[in-house]
This record gives sequence, C-alpha cells and structure tokens, in this order.
Amino acid sequence: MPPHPDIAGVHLQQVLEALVDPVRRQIVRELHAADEALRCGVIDLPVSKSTATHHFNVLREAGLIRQYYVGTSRMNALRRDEVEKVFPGLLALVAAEDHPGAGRPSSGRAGPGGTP
Amino acid sequence: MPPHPDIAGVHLQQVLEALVDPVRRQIVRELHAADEALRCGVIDLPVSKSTATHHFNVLREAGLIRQYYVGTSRMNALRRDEVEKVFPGLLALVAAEDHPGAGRPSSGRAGPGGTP
DNA sequence: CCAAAAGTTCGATGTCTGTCAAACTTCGAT
DNA sequence: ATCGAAGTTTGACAGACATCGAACTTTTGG
Repeated sequence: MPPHPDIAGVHLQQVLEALVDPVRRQIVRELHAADEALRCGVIDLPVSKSTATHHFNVLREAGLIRQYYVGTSRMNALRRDEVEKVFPGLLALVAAEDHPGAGRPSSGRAGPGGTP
Repeated sequence: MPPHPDIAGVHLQQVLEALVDPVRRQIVRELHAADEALRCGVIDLPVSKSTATHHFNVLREAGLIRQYYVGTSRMNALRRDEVEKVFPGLLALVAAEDHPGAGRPSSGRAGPGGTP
C-alpha cells in the first residue's frame, strides 16, 4: 500500500539501482513471464522472507511493480506498459537475460551471512 | 591495453553494474554524443583522476568502451554497434537520460571523502 | 636534458546495501 | 476463539564499492 510512484517521475538511476540486483531481476523476469500478478510466496527466491520483502519494496519504489493485498497475500504485478513507455526496451533486456547459475553479481556480491 | 572482452560473452549483470554509477553513465553519454573516441581528460568528471581511471576501466571490462593509447593520452571509444547487438536499446536509454543535477544516486551514494 | 602533461598504481577509508533471525501483525479456516 | 499461513518490521552485521592523495611512469615540448 505504500506509495506507488508515477513512473514518469522516476529517474533512470533508481531503476538501474533496482535492477542491478540479481534477485530483483529474477522477480521481474518471473512476473514478466507470468504476465499476471503473483503472490510473493509463489516466486521461489534464494533469500529469506524478510530479504524478499525488502526486494519487492525496492522494485515498487522504483515504479517497476504494483502491489496490493488479497487476504494476507501481497500480489505483485509488473507495470509493463508504463515502464515500457518511459524506458523502452528495458524490460525486454531483463526478460531475455540468460541467467547463468543464479545470476550472481560479477564480483561475488552476496552479502554477509549468505550461506554460513 | 588490458583485455577487451567479447561483448557477446558479457553478462547483463556486469553491464548493469557498470551503468549503475552516474559517473560512468556520464562517460557513456558523452562518448555517445561525441560519436568518436575521446581522451579521458576531455570529459569533465566530478571525481579525481585516479577515480576516473577506475571508472574507465570498469566500462572497458564490461565491454562498453574500447581503449587505446595515443602518446600519453588514452583514447576511449564507445562500442556502439557491438553493444547494441547484444543489449538492444540499452545505450539509447542511457543516452536519452534526463541527467538531473549530476545524476547522483537516489540514495545519496557518494562514497567517503566525497567533499570534505 | 629538464619539465610539464596525462594517466596509472597503491593503500586507506567511509558509506551503502544485501542478508539474516526473531518478534510481531493480520487474515482465513477450523 | 484459535491456530497457521503470509508478510512485515526491527536490529545487527559484513562485504563491496566509490573516493581520495601521493608517488610513479611515460611521452611530448622547450
């Protein structure tokens, strides 16, 4: 429910910061493929629930996804057309990504506590 | 002179990591606009020379620019067509960027020592 | 030959961001 | 009413990255 920014007002900087994380790109890819809103839990992410919540929030704040509740489930929908209008081709690049392994950052960025 | 990767082998992850930095996008924009190779010094960057060197290296390693020496000057050329072939539309997004202020990261990332 | 110019290398530093665990909230079903 | 499922919130933490200054290399110009 927090604020969904108007994509026209989002800077490329913020969108890139959102998409530079492999986990967040995975989310975008799955939403793109599903072509419909998905529950958070449906997407199998390699991180804890709290971290997942964080990633969804970042995507929302960047104007890439729209979120709304249905019961206790948070639905997530890719803002396809809107994003396409402001950043043409961007989603296609992510959707077409050849996600090797798990799309880990080039310079082994995994954060601490990764998998102790 | 260090290795220039074959762009076809570069992952989207690495390219995004390169382009997420405002300074590096500025470099790409200027090279895009110039449409020819430019000396490092010609591009007026808001960072020290050593930092600039770092940024040019990151861009080269990501396959976005090609570098070669002419005297003591290092020339930098955008690998337009090659990048366009593998990541269509990507350069256009950066080139068309509405660089506000100085394109500082959304979450004030400036690093230490920024402006003491 | 000497000096200036153009970058590079090296080491140090501070901030940011991803990550987790634990406690909490909320809604639906039994 | 109670229990479970689904997420959220709140600290804490560690690793990466951008950044700088100083010293060095190399090439051009006087």
